[in-house]
Amino acid sequence: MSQDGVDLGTSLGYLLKEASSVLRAAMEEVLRPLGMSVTHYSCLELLAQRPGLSNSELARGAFVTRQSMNVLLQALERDGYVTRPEQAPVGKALPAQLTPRGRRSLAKASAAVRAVEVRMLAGMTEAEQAGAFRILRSMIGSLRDDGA
Amino acid sequence: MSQDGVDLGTSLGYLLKEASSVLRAAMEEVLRPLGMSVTHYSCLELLAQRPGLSNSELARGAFVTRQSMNVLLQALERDGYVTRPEQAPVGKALPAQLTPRGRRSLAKASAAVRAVEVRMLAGMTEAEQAGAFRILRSMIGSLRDDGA
DNA sequence: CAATCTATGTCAGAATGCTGACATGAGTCA
DNA sequence: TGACTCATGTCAGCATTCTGACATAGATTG
Repeated sequence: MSQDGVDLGTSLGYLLKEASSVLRAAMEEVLRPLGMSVTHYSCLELLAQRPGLSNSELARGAFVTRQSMNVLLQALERDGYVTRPEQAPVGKALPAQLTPRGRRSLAKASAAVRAVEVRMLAGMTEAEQAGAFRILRSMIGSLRDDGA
Repeated sequence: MSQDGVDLGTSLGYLLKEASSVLRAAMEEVLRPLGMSVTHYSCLELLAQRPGLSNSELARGAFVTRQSMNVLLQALERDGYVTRPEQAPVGKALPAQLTPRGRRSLAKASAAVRAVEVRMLAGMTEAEQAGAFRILRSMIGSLRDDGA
């Protein structure tokens, strides 16, 4: 076919998109019964591992804009899963924290998501997983470096 | 930390999401000057390689719902990038075709996207790319098989 | 043959995320 | 010090995608 075209059948980019799409669908499937979206879960997981993250930092970690994360955070705060101080201790960034309720909610979701990840890695050796890790890191680095 | 948790720093699922996010951003960046979204481009590319695909088939190929693809297809048809017969030759599926205008529009986009993919693969050997292909296929298969 | 199932195209409404914009706080630098 | 740059939180409007629903065409099955 075209020399400068993109053969979807052999394109790593296309495959990456497909894998991401399937993973997202699988996560949504197990999170829906818990009344949680992927972004919702990502936010809680990020806060569990790095307490005190600001809205903007959470947004970057969940790969959405800070505006989108702000909408989510306000809902999570209203429903008692997360707390933020009234005033910023420094600058304008408001460090967010999980409440006990947030931690309980996350526990179930985290187990469910872990099961999905285990399923995804089924049939892959340790070495292959390590290779996958390195390769994905390489792709991310290459795209980011020359991005700006 | 938690035994049943998901360590974002070492999670292949998280890394996959990150890679997909960065790739999408890179594609949007090069497609925006052409007035084209990623789904828009995907639709044209699919039609170039597999002429006669129906709306539902295009939706599956671009990883969106058929409703979303229908909205896009109607716009593409209105603007003269794509044609569909009035009546379905068989069943209800309407086979879509690129117009010359659609092909011209695709040519530029395809080259731009290919450049992004080349950039993404920079620094990876042939063997690593083959490994990446196999690994992504494995993940997709594992998630899909046990999905239902 | 009739009933059922599956897949398709399409319409309508809702949810989600994004872009644009503004004010504010902190660091930088001349 | 004062101007500038940058990051942040937040509001408003818009775009895109999704879910739900319906009618229809073909395949399957009893």
